[in-house]
Amino acid sequence: MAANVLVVEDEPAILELIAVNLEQAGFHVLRASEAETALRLIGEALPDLVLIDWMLPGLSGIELVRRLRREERTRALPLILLTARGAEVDKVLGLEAGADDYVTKPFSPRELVARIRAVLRRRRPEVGEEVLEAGGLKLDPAARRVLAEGRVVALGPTEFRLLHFLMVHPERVHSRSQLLDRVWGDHVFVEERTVDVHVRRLRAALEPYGMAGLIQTVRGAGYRFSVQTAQEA
Amino acid sequence: MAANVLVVEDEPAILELIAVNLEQAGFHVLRASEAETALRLIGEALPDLVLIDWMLPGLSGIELVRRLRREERTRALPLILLTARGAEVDKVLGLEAGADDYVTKPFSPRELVARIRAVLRRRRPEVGEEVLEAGGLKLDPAARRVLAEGRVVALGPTEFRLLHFLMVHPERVHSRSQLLDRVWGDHVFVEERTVDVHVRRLRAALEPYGMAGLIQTVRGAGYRFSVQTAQEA
DNA sequence: CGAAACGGTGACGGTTTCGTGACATTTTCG
DNA sequence: CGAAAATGTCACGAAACCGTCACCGTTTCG
Repeated sequence: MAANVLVVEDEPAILELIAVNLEQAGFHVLRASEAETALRLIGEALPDLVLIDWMLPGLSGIELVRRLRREERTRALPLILLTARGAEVDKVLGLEAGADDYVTKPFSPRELVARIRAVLRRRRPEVGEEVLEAGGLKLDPAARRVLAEGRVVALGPTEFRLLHFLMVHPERVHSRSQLLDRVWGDHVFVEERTVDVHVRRLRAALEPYGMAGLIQTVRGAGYRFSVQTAQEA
Repeated sequence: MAANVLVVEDEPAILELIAVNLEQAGFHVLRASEAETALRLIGEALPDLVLIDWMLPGLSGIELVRRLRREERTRALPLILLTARGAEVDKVLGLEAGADDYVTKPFSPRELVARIRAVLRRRRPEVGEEVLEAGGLKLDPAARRVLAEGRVVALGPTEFRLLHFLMVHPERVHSRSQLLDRVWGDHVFVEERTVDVHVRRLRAALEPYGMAGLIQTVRGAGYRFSVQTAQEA
C-alpha cells in the first residue's frame, strides 16, 4: 500500500522512534515537530494519515485537529491522536474534536501500526464516496463541495446535506417529515416548515447558476430533486 | 408479525448474540457472515429487513447497502446499519447511502429490537409503490408523477390519488361512494357529485395528450379506467 | 312525447399550502 | 470578546386546490 503518514511530535527521540517503526512497517513517513510545520506539509502534499501528539508547543494537538476538520480539503483526512496515559478527558475531547482514534503513551510499535492500518481500512469506504452528478450539478461528498457548470456553489451545512440527500434519492418525492428524519436526524424536533425555508435557501444558492428548477415542490406531498423539466405545452 | 430478519455480521459471537436476541423477540432470523452470502440469501427469499455490519470482509457494509438500493427488487428493503463508532460521519454516510437507520455498537438488545420495529413500522406504508403503466400512461407513486407518452402531466393531489386508485384497479367500475371511501377516506363526508368534478378535472388534465378517453363513465354505476378503446356502435 | 334521472361543465368562495422576507438566537471563527 | 454565518420560527400574501352549486344537454322510461 505504501501510505504516506505524517507524524507530528515535538520530542525528537519519540518522533524518530515512531518514524523508524512506521518505515519498517512499510509506510512512507513525513516528520513535523510543531503544528505550523505540519500544516505546511499537509498543504504541500496531502498525506494519507496524520499522527498528532496531544501536547505540542504553540498550537496544541487538539487545536490542530480542529483546524484540519474545518478545512474542506482536509476534513476527511484520517487523524490519530497520541495522548498521555489514562487521560480519559483527553480521549473524549480528542474524539469529539474529530480525531479518528487515539493511542495512549507509552504504546507498543505493533499496536500503533495496527491502529493506523485499522483507521486507513475504516476510512476506505469513505474515500470511495461517489461523486454525484445530475442536471449540470456536481456534488462531491468527500470534498463537501458543489459545482454548478464547474463553478463553486456556496452552501451552508444543512443546505449541503439536504441537497446531498435529494441527489442520492432523485426523481422521488420526500415528505417534510421524511426529510427531517433523514437530513436533520430522527431525534431532532423542528417545525416541518423549517424544511421549506432551507429548500428556499438552497434554491436561492443555485439560482444564480440557473439551476433552481432542479428542486421541485410537489404540493401536498413534499419536495423532489429531478432533472426532468416540468414544462409542457 | 413474525418478520424475517437477515443479520449480516462477520464476528460469530456477535452474530449469535444478535440472532438469539431477535429470536427471543419473536423474529425469524437468517444469518450471513459476509456480503456475498447475504446477497444470495436475499435473492432466494426476500427478508423483511436486513441488519448489516458496517465493517465486513470483502464487500463492505455500506457497499452492500448501495448494491441493494440499486436493484429494483431490493430498493424498498428496510436496512439497518451496525456501526462501531458513534461518529456522526458514519451515520450520515450510512443514511445517505440508503440505510433506514443505524445502531452503534455496543448496543442494548432492547434498543436494537426497538429500532427494528420502528423501521418496519415506518416502511409499511411503502407498499404499492410500483410504477403503473397502461394505455400510454405511466404513473410513478414514489415520484408522485404521471407521464403521458413521456411528458409530464400536471395533476393536483386529489386528481393524482384518484388516477392512482383507478389504475390500480383497472377495467372495473367503481361507484362514487366507493371512490369516496378509497380515494378520499372513509371518514370524510363530501357530496358524491364531487367525484364527478374531479373526474372532469382529471380528464381535462389528460386531454391535451389525447388520453381523456381512458376514464370512462358508466351511466348509473360509476367510473372505470380502461385501456380498451370505447367503441361506439 | 315529456318528465325525471343522470352526468358534464363552468364558476365561485373558502381553505390549505407554499414562497418569501424578516427576525431572534445560537454557533462558528478570527 | 466581537463579527459573521447559520439556523429555526413566524407572519403575511399569493397561488393552488377543493367542495359545492346552478345550469344545461342527454338519456331513460312510462
